[in-house]
Amino acid sequence: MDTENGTRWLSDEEQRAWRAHLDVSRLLSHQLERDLQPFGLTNNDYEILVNLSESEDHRMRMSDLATATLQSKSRLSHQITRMENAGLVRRENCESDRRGLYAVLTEQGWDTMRQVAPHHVASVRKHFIDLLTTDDLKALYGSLAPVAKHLRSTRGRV
Amino acid sequence: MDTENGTRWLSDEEQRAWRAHLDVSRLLSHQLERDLQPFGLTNNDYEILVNLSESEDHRMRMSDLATATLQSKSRLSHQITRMENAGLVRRENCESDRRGLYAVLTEQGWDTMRQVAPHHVASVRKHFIDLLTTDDLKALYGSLAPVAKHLRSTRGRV
DNA sequence: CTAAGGAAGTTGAAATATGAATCATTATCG
DNA sequence: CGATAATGATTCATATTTCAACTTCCTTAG
Repeated sequence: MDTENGTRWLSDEEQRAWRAHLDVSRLLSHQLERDLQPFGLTNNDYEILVNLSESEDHRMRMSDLATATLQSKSRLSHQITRMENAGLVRRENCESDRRGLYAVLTEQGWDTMRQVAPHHVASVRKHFIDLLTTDDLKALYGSLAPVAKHLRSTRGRV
Repeated sequence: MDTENGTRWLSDEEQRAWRAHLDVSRLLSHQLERDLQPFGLTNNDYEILVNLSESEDHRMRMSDLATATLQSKSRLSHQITRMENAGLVRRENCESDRRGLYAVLTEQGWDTMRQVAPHHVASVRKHFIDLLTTDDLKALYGSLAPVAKHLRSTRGRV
């Protein structure tokens, strides 16, 4: 209890950390987006490509992809439609569950991925990773992983 | 140089830290948004309110507000229009520069802020701050503040 | 087997975001 | 001073996101 009404306001130290996280999170996402722009991709596009690239047969069920990328089904559906129009992915029916669909990386999508990935990694390094020490990174992971876990579990309700 | 083409891919440790940051950043923003929903506010709305609340005379020039909240002028303009319709802020002309406008907190906006802030802080605590130790927070700030600084300086070009 | 309910995905309309063009005013400079 | 550039902000068009409604197929209890 800090003040009259019982609200525990943030201390200066807490404020600073919180704002830093917030700022980095937004500035970084903008910067990465900008760095992807020359390739005609958005962060969302890229994330889809990464997920598909890393998957068995370069394919994922729409639902799983939605979960993995933290998007709503609807949003993902639109997103995939756009990427389909751009030739990066295609939809394929699912044998085992005829309601289901796979999003599948096309040849062109895979090529794009191989071409863009190095630039993206460079961008992540330049604007984040390489600005931190190994200890920083360890500490960061140690701090944030539990938070992520908490948030994932809290997700969907509360 | 790690591989054939000279790309320095991320090590496992780097990957983990990077993904953790990414995940927290998005999950948290969703969670905070959800916690604001009962009050009819979005994260963006709230951030505007915070900025205005903390400013001299509860007012800020549009440009400054745009910079402070990392939004484009266009986006901020729309945002303020919406908040104006909701009765949270109003626009006022600027004497010294007749091109300029102030966004000003209304009484209702200020009341809203006072009512919502405690809940928002509680939410930030519950989903972030209170999951971290004091040392975590110090380290976080130490790591991220320079990154934020870098990103702010890089911003607008490169 | 079948009806009820749930899960996978899509769709369309409304809300919000982005980017370029525009308008009015102020700054600058020869 | 007057022309030109730059600033502050909005607007219009387009793209993306959101939300609710809907379709199809699957699951399960009776």
